[in-house]
Amino acid sequence: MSDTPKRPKNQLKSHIRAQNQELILCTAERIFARQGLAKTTTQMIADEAGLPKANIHYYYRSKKDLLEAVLERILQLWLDSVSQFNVELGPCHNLTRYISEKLDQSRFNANASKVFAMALIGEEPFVLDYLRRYFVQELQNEKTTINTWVEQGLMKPVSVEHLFINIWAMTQTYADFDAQVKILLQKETLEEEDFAQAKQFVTRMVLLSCGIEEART
Amino acid sequence: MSDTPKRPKNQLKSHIRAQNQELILCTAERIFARQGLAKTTTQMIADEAGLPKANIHYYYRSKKDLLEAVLERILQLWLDSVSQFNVELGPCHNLTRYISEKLDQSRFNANASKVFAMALIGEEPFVLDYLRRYFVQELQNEKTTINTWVEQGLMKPVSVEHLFINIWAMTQTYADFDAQVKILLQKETLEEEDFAQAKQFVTRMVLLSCGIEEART
DNA sequence: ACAAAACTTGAATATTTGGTCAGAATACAC
DNA sequence: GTGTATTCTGACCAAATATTCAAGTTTTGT
Repeated sequence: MSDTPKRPKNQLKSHIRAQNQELILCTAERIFARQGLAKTTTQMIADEAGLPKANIHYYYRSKKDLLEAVLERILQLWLDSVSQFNVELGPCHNLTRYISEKLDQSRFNANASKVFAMALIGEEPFVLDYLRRYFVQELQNEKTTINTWVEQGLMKPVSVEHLFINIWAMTQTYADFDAQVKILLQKETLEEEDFAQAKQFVTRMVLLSCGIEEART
Repeated sequence: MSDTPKRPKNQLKSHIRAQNQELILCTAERIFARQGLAKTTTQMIADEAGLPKANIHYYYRSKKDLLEAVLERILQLWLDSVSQFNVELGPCHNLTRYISEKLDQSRFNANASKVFAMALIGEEPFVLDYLRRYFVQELQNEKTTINTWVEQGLMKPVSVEHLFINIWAMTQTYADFDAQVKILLQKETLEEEDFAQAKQFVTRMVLLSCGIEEART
């Protein structure tokens, strides 16, 4: 585990180390998303990062270490990037913003989203542990908030678990399965416009199912 | 392409051949789902099928051939197993049944569903070609039917593409990402009851978004 | 300026894995 | 029962790939 050379505790990673690790992680994420987790070779990552292969192994002892580093980065991003619910602003505003942010996140981190999806389907223990540790709590918070709104009569009672399972399914499908989406929409690439429509569509479904009047924006 | 030994044209595959191919395909599907497409080795398949590795290669020239055979099987299943829309029965009945069938299909063919998902994320050309050839037409049919219903005032106008993209996303998420679902629902295994709730939840969302009154069943 | 720590890298090694093959075993048609 | 077609299988091979290493180079602290 101590692949980090020892150094004074208060000192951060060296400039070079931080920079190279960042380069390697970004490159690896991109290639993992393109090629799948197992099909990706360290050589590909090395080539695309412009480093010799041995240098990759200097920073990440093994391919497994590297994959876990990539996954950790992604999971952190997932947890951090979407803002918490704000009870006072009510369900309509919060859900609309949540869906919008989730869709943007998937869109702008499509590689990360795909790697996450593949790891999840493959039931990578690392990812499952992470979900157990952090996401369950996250969902609890949201559950509490939503129950407050229900008690205040701001929305109908719904199964919060199923609500979020489906919000995640819908918001990630446009990134994870973009190949399918492109074929069905008969487009070469997905444009701003397509994501705007998706946003509107998903938001409408969710708000209606919660018995919330749609806000005109 | 002629990995089939020559035989009289009117004769079907030998009993042995059919049986072994079935065994290999089922085993391969299961392992592909568990391990991912690239991480799966022919040795694993051989071991789990109880055959020597060379025997796998007797029936499937290469690993690619085997994967394609597995995928073809899955895609055929996907196309066949869900009944077509019946215009006369109206949107409520049809959509309810469609969602129910899709969810059952994912549930009872979870391995197939996962392999399909992985191939799609990995943008396997074989799968994309198949989608282009058959699914686009499929969607066209459904689009026509739905437009008829809209004209008859039986439902609100919706983007059929986005509607189906999201129905597929929701109905498959319970099979593809069952590990995640289990963690969030805090269950060891997903029961009949969970799928019933999912069915109800998704159906409600879809019907409401189409402006259809929910049928009491 | 010096030494120690950190970094780089070409080459070598060990392992995994898809694929081949030739001959043995079995099923099948007559 | 005999001969042919089919199936089975252990042993082997070649290519791909992760990982190691040791000798260099650069950076950093003092």
